[in-house]
Amino acid sequence: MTDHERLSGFLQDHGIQPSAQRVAIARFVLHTDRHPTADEVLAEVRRDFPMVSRATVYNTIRLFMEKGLLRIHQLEGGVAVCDANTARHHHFIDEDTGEIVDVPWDAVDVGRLDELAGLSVDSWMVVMRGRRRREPPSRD
Amino acid sequence: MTDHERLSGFLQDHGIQPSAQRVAIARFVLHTDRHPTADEVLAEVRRDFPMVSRATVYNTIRLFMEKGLLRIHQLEGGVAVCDANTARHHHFIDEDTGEIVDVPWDAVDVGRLDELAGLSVDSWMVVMRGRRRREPPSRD
DNA sequence: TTCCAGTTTTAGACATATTCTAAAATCAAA
DNA sequence: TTTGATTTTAGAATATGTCTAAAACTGGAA
Ligand SMILES: [Mn+2]
Ligand SMILES: [Mn+2]
Ligand SMILES: [Zn+2]
Ligand SMILES: [Zn+2]
Repeated sequence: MTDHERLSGFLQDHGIQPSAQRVAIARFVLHTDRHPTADEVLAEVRRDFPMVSRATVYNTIRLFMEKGLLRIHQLEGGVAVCDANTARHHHFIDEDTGEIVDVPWDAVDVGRLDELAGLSVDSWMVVMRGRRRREPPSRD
Repeated sequence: MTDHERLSGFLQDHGIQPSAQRVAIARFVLHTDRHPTADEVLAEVRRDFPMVSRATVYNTIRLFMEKGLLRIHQLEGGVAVCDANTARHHHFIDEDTGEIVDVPWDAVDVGRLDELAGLSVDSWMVVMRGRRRREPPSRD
């Protein structure tokens, strides 16, 4: 079974009529741990599929979001980014590079959100800022 | 002492040359617990000062930010909002109204940010989403 | 006071991100 | 094959924010 066939079936399983454009976009945006902007998706998809239009990329990203295949965040800079990680998690933003890094849900403790008077909290996320740290050399 | 004189001195104390426009913008944006967008600031300031320009509002908001009088957040919807609360705090977004509500720093526990491998966290904020809850009637 | 150099404001152009429109292309089903 | 619905497309439109260069203003020096 080809990669295209597998992705095609995956889209169908989620109620999305597959098309060549949608499969090409899915291949890039649903299998990355980066957080690409629509323009980055467009540029990447055009490498293999040069005639794809900007409108299709925006339409398809929104469709994938509506079908629950990705999330869209506005974390900074007036640009929306796609997030293929649909499980709950937190985000770290490298202030030098702008890179957005996923932080596992269980790696951070958040408490007492149920005690906020007058606010019914349905979901939450910790947004951290800082710099990536060089790992200290491991002495195995 | 008039309100204008007080604000004027406040701006001077922070290294900002006061002008009629800057005082009018400061009056609205530095004394609110809402989180207005630049366009909301423009509309509000124009009620008293109809000839103020959009460029001046953007320039002044940025100047106030550079001088530490407010912060700017990108919380959702591709619009930047002004935050006159410069102390550390968290944010709750009402998903029905879009309203942004400040949550005191000490009302939420956040832990283990220092244990994230490879990430040096300088600052963080919890972004919560949900609905405002009607207060239950207090039986005093 | 008047003058002047620096600062501030302004309208509008420009830039960027996203959505909308309406026609063309494609597709699925009969 | 026909056909009606869906999808894609180029480009226009909209939304948010920045830049430019000229005009207006300001605070001291003369
Ligand atoms: Mn804040
Ligand atoms: Mn935008
Ligand atoms: Zn993520
Ligand atoms: Zn706030």
